[in-house]
Formats: sequence, C-alpha cells, structure tokens
Amino acid sequence: MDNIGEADMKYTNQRVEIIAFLREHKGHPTVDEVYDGVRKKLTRISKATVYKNLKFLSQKGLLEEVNVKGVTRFEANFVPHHHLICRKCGKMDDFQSEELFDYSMKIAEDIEGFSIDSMSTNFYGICKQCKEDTING
Amino acid sequence: MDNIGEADMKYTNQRVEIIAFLREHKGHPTVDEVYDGVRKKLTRISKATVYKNLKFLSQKGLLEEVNVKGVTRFEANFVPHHHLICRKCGKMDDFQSEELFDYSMKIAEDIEGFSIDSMSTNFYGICKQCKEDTING
DNA sequence: ATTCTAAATGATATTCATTATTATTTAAGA
DNA sequence: TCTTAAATAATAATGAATATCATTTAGAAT
Ligand SMILES: [Mn+2]
Ligand SMILES: [Mn+2]
Ligand SMILES: [Zn+2]
Ligand SMILES: [Zn+2]
Repeated sequence: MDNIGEADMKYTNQRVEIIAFLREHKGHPTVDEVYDGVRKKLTRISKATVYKNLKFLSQKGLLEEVNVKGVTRFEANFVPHHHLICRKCGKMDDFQSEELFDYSMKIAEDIEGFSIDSMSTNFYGICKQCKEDTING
Repeated sequence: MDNIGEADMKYTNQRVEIIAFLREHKGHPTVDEVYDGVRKKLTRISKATVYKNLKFLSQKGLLEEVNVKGVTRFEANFVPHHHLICRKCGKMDDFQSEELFDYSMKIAEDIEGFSIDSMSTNFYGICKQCKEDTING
C-alpha cells in the first residue's frame, strides 16, 4: 500500500485512487469529474463512495473543498494560493502570489476576536477563452 | 413606488421587500432567512418567488450571492469588503479593508489573459463565540 | 497464513434545496 | 380604464447529497 498519509483510517483502493486523481489532475474537479476519472481504474466504484470519501478526506485534511457559483469542487493543492474565477464559464484557475498571501495575513493579525489560520482571495472576471468567444461568435 | 434602481424590470412588492430586508439586515441571510423575514410584511409570499427573485436580483446586480460551506447566502453590501468565516459555526462577518482591496487589485493588474473586475478575500478561522464555547462546555 | 471484526463499499432509497410548470394576478404603460 | 407581458402562488419535478443496510475488505491479532 502506498503511503498517502498518517491519518487514522483505512487506505482503501477507492481512497488511494481518489487522492491520486486529484493530485495528478491540476484543476478543481466536481464530484462527477472525480467519479468519471476514478472509474477508469476502479470500474465498479459507487458514486456514493466518491461522495463519502471526498467529504471524509476533506475533513481529514487530505483534500480541500471549494465552492464556486453553487458548484462544489475539490483539489489537493495545499500550497497557499488564490483563484481566478470566470463569471461567464465558471472556470477556476489557481493563482499563486506569496506576496499577496503575506500581505493579507499581516492585515489579518490585527483582527480582534477572530483567530485566523488561513485565507484565500477570489478574483472575478472574464477568462481569455470567454473573451475570444465574445469577439467571435 | 420606492425607487430601488433603474433596472429593466417590474418593481413588485415582493422584490421591494426582499431588497429592503437585505439592506436592513446587515448579515448574510440564507434563502429561508430572507423568506421568514419578508413574510412578516408579505404573509402570502411564496418561497418559489423568494428563490426566483434572489437569483434574478443577483443577476441584475442589485444583490450579491455568496457561498460558504455549501450554503448559499445573499447580501446587499456593495462596498468592496472581505469575509471572516468561522470553520466551526459557519458564521460569516464582513471585514472592510480598503488597504487590502487596493493592494490586491494592483497585483491583479499584472495577471495576463484574465480581465479582473472584482475580488474578495475569505479569512478562515475560529470566531470569538466558538472559542469561548470550546473553553467552557 | 488464517481468523476476526470494525470500517468501508456498493446498491439503492430517501431527503431536501432548487427549479419547472401553469393558472391566476398585477405592474406599468397606452 | 384597458391591455398585456411579466410576475406570483401553488404545486410538481428534478437532482445533488445523504442515509440505509447487506456484503466486502483492510488491517490487526492469533
Ligand atoms: Mn485551487
Ligand atoms: Mn459581506
Ligand atoms: Zn470563461
Ligand atoms: Zn463560530
């Protein structure tokens, strides 16, 4: 069994493949996208298992759940980063800026009565693809 | 009829009350909270109307939809601001920092192939109330 | 290696937030 | 006041997410 962490849980094939998929796939897949991806290796996996494990592994800290426009997505990128979100197509890209992260956390230190442990900035706008689609047809 | 905007739409009592509620209520109410609030004035309003109008008015730019932990919430605070989100109870407070907003937007200008028009930072941690609850019982 | 068992899975049913439908009502312009 | 497209209320339908439960399995004990 590959060692994928030290959490107190069974390392089932289903969990290993879900985590592997999210580590390889550098996007922010939905439940269905994870399900379709993992099914290529584990053809008999149940969607209920995918749901349960995505939630479970997020609680264990092995994945992160993100939510955009009412759509639940998952990722395994634990390098602090921000997001570029397209208002048109809903695409969500990572955007890394240690500079912004440090600045934000410094400001956060001054907030009273709220212990902050993490932060993330969402930038909203129109992606390159959608801009081109608007210009053309 | 109170003038609540110039958008191309009918200013029904239902819409007027929904917007009024969200402008008075300085939180981030859920659909049910808006429904309960508005029902005090319009006892016969349908929940489907609340759903439709919250979505409709957000698209018209008169409200904003925010999503935390899979829960959809609404607000009418158009002063650019950030959010403090409690990991424990899910509470979402506003946090205004023009300094952080300006800094973030300046960084955003350098991003290629993505036209950014707005941004918001989410700070995650534990709120005062939940901290006290942990210490006590 | 074999046995054991709590935990996990697969299949399916259930829940419930959200959307669709449609007959009736109404805002707003003529 | 009349007209009518748009909006509402009531309700049905949809579908993402969760619950249930019989069966399987990871991992520990023997
Ligand atoms: Mn990301
Ligand atoms: Mn807010
Ligand atoms: Zn786009
Ligand atoms: Zn809290």
